[in-house]
Amino acid sequence: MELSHLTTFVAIAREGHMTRASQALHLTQPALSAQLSKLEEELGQSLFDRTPKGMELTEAGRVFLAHVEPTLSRLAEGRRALAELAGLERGTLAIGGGATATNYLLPHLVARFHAAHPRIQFFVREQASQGVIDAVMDGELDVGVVTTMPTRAGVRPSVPAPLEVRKWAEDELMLVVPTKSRLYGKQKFQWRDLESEPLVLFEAGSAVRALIDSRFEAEGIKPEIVMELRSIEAIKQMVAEGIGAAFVSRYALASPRDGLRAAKGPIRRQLSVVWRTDRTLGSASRAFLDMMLSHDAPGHD
Amino acid sequence: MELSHLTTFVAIAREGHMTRASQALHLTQPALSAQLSKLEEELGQSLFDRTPKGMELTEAGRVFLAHVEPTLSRLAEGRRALAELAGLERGTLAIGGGATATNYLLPHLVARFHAAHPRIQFFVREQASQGVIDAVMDGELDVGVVTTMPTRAGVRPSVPAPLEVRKWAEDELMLVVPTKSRLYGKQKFQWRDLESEPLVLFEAGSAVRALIDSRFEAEGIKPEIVMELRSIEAIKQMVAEGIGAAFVSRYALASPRDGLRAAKGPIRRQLSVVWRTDRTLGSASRAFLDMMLSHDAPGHD
DNA sequence: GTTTTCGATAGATATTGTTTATGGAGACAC
DNA sequence: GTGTCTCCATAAACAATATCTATCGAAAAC
Repeated sequence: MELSHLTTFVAIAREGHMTRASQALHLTQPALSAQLSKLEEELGQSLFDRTPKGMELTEAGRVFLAHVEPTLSRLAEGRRALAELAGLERGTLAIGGGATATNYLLPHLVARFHAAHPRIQFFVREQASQGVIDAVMDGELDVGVVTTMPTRAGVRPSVPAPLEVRKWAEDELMLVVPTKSRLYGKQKFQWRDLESEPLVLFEAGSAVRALIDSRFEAEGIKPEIVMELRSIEAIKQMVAEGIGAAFVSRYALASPRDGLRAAKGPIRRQLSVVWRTDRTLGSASRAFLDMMLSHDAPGHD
Repeated sequence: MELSHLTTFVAIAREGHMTRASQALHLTQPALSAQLSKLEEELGQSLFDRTPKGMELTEAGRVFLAHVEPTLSRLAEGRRALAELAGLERGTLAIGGGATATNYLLPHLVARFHAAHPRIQFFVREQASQGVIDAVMDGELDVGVVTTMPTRAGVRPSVPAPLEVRKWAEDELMLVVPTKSRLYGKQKFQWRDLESEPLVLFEAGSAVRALIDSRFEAEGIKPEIVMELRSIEAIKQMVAEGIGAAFVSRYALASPRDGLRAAKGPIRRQLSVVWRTDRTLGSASRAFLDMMLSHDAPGHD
């Protein structure tokens, strides 16, 4: 039994005439006759009654048809899926996220994806979480990475309905201090240590900054903020220059040794992926998203 | 693309080696190589990475496999369904006939058949002879039971050409009378006895009724018809209520003692089976028909 | 370095499918 | 009836395609 036999069978069933089906298939009538005979022989029963007016399905034929049609359409679906995959040779992919994601987490993934699909064009945009959500809603971004907070009932950030949010990476903010700091070289710090440390922080309005501020408030600390910056690398640079200490994502550290953990009450956050579920993702975006979600999130180390 | 290509593809994916798959399929390795190449060419992308250790599915391969496996199993399901059909494990059987057949003759047979093949679905329909013939012609019924008359040259009722008619049961109409009738308790009756008996008859237009009417005419009798009904059971009920006498099939009598035979010129009829010879009967219908025809027809007692 | 394991390739052969041409059976019109 | 039309089945020639045997090349294992 081969697929050609099945398509022939379906064609005859659909047309009701072998002759007409043969025209539809661009074959001659004897060819169909032979194919059908072969199929019937293999199945051990006739699928059609040959009437003077054409071909009429037998009970067996009806039963078989009911199985063959889904079979063929399932296969067609597979081919379509492959064609879409092949379409990855020409798609575009717009992804946005905060500084941590765009600078430290995405590059590796993007590189891998690029290696697999060299002709996909990437747009990576750094933006604050709310901006990312808006951009995803507006269709400017296919996929976004945003900061979310762990909650008892799982991840439940406030995002518009058509957005799907999926936890992706676990992050913790680490303290980096200048060499001249008395904390330098330690592995942990106490929150009250920060009263005497000038701080270089991510600019107000960002999600990370909100986390830091609220933690300070919770700990009853009044920090001395000497500078606000937007770029993580710039912040690290400032720390290196001795301007002050700073909080950065652990992903931003070359080595875990470079940062201090809070002895108590570390600032944890989650990075989550968001996308619209009510729009069909381009195959490139879909593939990239699948890659992000299927491979172990970078936070599980 | 043919099924063999797909099974080859699945086999290679399952085994992880082309060579091993070729052994499993009882083909040579070059054959598989060629098949796979063809498939990959048709799909426009490679399904496996050729590693020194064997064949490893590409992303496209995984996607395609996820569609091909259900495809093949769906087809296998279809073949199984057909095998079940042939094996009488499944199927449908539509049979129709007049009141006598459907109420008194078929139930026993249907029950027997059902016991042997529990998963066959039955459709039994009560209908007048002409309706049965039409339904069989239209394919609504697989098998029909109709009233036919014995003729000198065997059974030759007026039915369309592609119908085969086979005598099945001999029937005779028996007179049942109310207890108050002066005929009550007798075994025979004369036609002129009926002049003074009110009659409850099967409704006009039916084959039995035609038999009865023509017999009255032949005997020169003018019967007093007080009621016409469609249901044999209802007719018997009316007789029990004393409304009048009635003719019913001998098969409708619990005991032969319950009915009176005509002393002269009894009304005999035959019940015959009809089916289309130019259509393939489903195996269930075929088997049922064989059962009807092979076992002694109920009339030969 | 040698051997083993794996898939790809080439050419011969076998199988299978398709075509052209023809036949036969039922339906339909006259 | 008789001829004609519309079906599908069949036969034989031909074309396409799959498979086989034999061999090669590359990477890994010993």
